[in-house]
Amino acid sequence: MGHSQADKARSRQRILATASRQIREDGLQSLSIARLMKSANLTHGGFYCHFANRDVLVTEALAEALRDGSKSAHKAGGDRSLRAIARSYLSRAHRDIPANGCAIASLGGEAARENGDARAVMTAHITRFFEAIEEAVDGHPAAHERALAIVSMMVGALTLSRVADNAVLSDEILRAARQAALALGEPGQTPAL
Amino acid sequence: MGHSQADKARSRQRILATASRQIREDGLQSLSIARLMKSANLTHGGFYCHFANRDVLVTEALAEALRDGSKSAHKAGGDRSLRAIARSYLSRAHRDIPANGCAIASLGGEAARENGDARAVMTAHITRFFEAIEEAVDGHPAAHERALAIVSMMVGALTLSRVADNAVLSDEILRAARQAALALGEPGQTPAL
DNA sequence: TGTACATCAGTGAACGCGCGTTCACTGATGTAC
DNA sequence: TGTACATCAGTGAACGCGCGTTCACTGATGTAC
Repeated sequence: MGHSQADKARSRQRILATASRQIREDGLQSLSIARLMKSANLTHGGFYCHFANRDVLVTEALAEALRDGSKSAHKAGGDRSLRAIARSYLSRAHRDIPANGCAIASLGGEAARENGDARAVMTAHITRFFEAIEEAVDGHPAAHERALAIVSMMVGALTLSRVADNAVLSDEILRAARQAALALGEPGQTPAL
Repeated sequence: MGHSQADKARSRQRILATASRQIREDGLQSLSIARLMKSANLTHGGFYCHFANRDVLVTEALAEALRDGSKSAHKAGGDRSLRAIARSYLSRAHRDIPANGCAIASLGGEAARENGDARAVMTAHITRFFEAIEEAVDGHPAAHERALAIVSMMVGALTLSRVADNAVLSDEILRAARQAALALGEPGQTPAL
């Protein structure tokens, strides 16, 4: 039962990493301090050595989840093209393992109901996602608007593909969104925008 | 304290209508039987005259919410064009009053975590939404794929616009999605699909 | 380097609370005669 | 039409449970001398 300063920092990080996976898997509301601490190999009382209360934890865990999950949007080894991002984001792997994936898709609905820090944290991450896509379609007319639409579609498609309790439909949604994302990213082909 | 058969049917409908608004406002998990029954002017014990348990209620309330909310997708007086649907669905009014709106957008993330009836009920409604949009872009090449992409974008944009704690960004998302939906619905302009 | 001591991460029992569910009861409904 | 009675929607007290939070305690850490 060591508790050096380094141990404390490691414990805190372990709690946050575990929480960030649990909220993406089960939602913000399902996060229970007792269960979380057990998963992190600690007892529930120790929680308050690291966080003032549950609300603070939820906000920090959400920030951690968003950070961790944003890798899913461009984990394709530095390839920041729209094609690479869409491929990775709208993959079966991403759909099937929400605990490792984008927290905007898994927790957007719940975050919209929060007031305060949690919502601000997610808004900041959404903005960063917009910017990443805007860079990927840079130079095209109305790149900003295109980026907003493409991100909306990717987040919506991932969510709907997870709801669909029918593998064929679920795969169709991902494929259609991948193609439409590329179409929206190719300027000559959608002069209306 | 009358309790004729007609009264019972009216009570049940009142409970469901109240629950369908509460889940869209606060989420599936926040629905509390005691609070719900109070909102419906009844006491908590009476709940079990109408539903076997909380799970059954949640599934039925979700179905009711999806039914009620689908009006938002085409409440524009029978105009089932893509333009009319996108205008109505991606309006500020729809964004600002989730309790009356589309349950796919407000509860999609939570429904994806459910196993069983609730998920099946939402999948069925998503399919109907796809079909409505497919009809609106009917005759165009790849109408089915376009419909999947357009619905994904509308649901995603509404969700993101509700997360955004910044009115300018939130409005931008809605506007960009409205325009992109129309662009995706105009066949000549996206030959790639 | 060795010793005494303050700090504090982590433990686990205890708390009050709201939850879903049960149940004995009430009294209007609606049917049988 | 009038009366006796079974039904059952709705009431409200009670239950066991998991929750977030508190707190007295433990013992390794790390500092002062």
